[in-house]
Amino acid sequence: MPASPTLEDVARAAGVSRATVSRVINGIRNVDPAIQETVRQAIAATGYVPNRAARSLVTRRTGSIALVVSGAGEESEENPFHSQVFADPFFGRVASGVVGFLRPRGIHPTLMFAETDETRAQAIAYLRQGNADGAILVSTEARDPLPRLMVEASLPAVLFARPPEPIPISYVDLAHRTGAKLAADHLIARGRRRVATIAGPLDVPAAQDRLSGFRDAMAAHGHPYIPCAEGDFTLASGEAAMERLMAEHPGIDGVFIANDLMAQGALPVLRNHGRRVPEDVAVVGFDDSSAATASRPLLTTIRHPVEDMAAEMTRLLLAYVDDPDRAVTSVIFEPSLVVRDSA
Amino acid sequence: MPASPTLEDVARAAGVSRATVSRVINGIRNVDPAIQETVRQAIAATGYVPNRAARSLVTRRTGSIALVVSGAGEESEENPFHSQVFADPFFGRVASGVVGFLRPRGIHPTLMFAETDETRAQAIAYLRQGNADGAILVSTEARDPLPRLMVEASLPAVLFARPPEPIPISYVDLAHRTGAKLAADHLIARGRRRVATIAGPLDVPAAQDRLSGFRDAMAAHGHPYIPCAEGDFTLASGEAAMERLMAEHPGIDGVFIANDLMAQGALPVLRNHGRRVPEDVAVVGFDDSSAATASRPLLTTIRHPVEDMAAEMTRLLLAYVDDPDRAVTSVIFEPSLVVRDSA
DNA sequence: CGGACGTTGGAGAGCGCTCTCCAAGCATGC
DNA sequence: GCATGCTTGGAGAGCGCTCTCCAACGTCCG
Repeated sequence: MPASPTLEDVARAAGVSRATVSRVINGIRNVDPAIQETVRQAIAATGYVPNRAARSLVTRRTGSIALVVSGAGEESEENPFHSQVFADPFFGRVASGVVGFLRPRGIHPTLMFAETDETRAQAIAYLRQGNADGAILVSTEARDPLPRLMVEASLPAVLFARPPEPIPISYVDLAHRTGAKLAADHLIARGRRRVATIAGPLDVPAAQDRLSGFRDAMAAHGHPYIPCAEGDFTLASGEAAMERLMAEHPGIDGVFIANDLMAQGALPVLRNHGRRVPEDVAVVGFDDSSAATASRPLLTTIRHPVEDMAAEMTRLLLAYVDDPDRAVTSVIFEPSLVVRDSA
Repeated sequence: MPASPTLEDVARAAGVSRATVSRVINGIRNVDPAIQETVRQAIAATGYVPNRAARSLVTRRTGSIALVVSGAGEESEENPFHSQVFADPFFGRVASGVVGFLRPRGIHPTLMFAETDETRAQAIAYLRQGNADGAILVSTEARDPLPRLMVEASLPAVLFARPPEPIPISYVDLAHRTGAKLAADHLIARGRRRVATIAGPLDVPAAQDRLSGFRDAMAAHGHPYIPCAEGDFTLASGEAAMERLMAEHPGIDGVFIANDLMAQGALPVLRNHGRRVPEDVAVVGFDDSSAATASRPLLTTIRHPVEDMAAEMTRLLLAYVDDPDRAVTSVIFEPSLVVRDSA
């Protein structure tokens, strides 16, 4: 790399002082328009690019943020944690929302993974080193210690989904119970009366809410007993859960499945058992992820505006970075019903 | 954020000079073991974390690298470029490979997108600012100008897949023609004689190679004419291509599909036309991506070791950063056949 | 026992930038 | 005509770190 021109070089070329060039670049205070123009030409002529390290050394800001994925860490040599994360369309949607918000602002996120105590400590140290001004946190397991660690280190952070125990940290979440109610109402409206559900892992709050919300709504419709099979949000677990449901309750005519990926796994199982979807069994998924449109028939599902939520998290985080004393807030998004072919 | 302790603070606490503490931290030169121990205790006591900006200001190294996704840019408000990228499991595999290699080394990649001339210029400027020491480049379109721009700016970079025109840049690629031959040999071995193919977008070299490699191999088996429908590597395009194939060549008994995602789209089409897979029509995909195991039946496919290739790219890049005068190299990986249920 | 040499720690000069002073220049008001 | 206040540019002090010198202190051999 050839030696880059510095502020000094630009100042010399423009015949002004370093300070003036700096003022022009940062648009601070009044600089005579004629001089401004001279400086701008000098910048173009020298091909000057400000050095980030020098700048952030004095401003104590990096102008970048971290996207931290923190999780359970049942990781193996051949199937490391990050590969599981990338396989799930959920993470891609979060990343997309974050990037969408950050890009127009010229900032690029740093991708981090933390799934063991050691890597969590590393992540905190990395942030404290000043590699990023704050972090977007996405936990894949319920009781992830990272949010608390962030708070303790007083690092600006925003969480996806409400933490199981209340801690003073901002988060963004979905009204899962409302979503589950939309699914229940739709199944009832479609005339279904023998309805079952496939739940997500019940240690995660979102899965609990979707199950209890669905059961409560069905009870309100006069159906107090709803059979349930538990999965873990993966395609294979949806397949297995559907098999169990078919074995134990062959007469069902509708099923609410706590995420689209499990629903995608469940659909072929229904077909293999000779059930037509939606004629014999209506299926409602959750999330409106890419799995919903990759399924055949197309999944009727509950829209989870993950991208918008991720963008909102990013907005909150930047506001925090700007003003660290800002009050902690949470934003709850409303789900909606997306009717396609499966119900 | 409370004022962080500096080297000076640690030095004072340990009763030595800044230089000595720096030497202990960077493990440079001989420092008396007793003093080393004292310094280490002082670091622990003060909770010292080195400031990255200050360090990289003097070393002219950031210790981080960028993962740049560069592409076509048919982007719309509701479906921005990055969302398309994240929807494809391919990118996730690259990211996973990069992260897998980088993480044990304590370095975290910065995620960047560039799909217009403007954002490409921004990306170059960002790198020149010293935000990253080099870049892993993944292009989603054939004639992406970014690799050339990187070379011109003499920024260390490694490319995924051979560029259409030769430029002096290191890259990692797959022997696509060999993979296509494996598919052809397998279909023949399974007794298929009326074989068709669904190709990828023919402006990308990999898609060309897979098609020509397949045709050449089939010709060698005495089948010079192979019907072909072109897709664009998306699930929906695979579905449409399969429909066309069924309409024009209803008698086929085998099909080689240039990636798993299109194959995932094609399978339900075959079923809707009353064809059993693999009994009536054998299907071979390509990539061995998550789509291969999400399909029913499970896809027989050609393994594309994307994660290993991404790790190799990262290894090459770090070697480059270490020694910028290193000669440009390319590494070609060999594919293998993965037999599952579809053929 | 003195000089050559190896080892180890300290001093201090920056890296490139921002930002606080300060001074100069000028308009304004009494 | 002079004090006052405002605008505008420059000087220079760091930000926290690395790394080159250099000095101090042994050690060893002739």
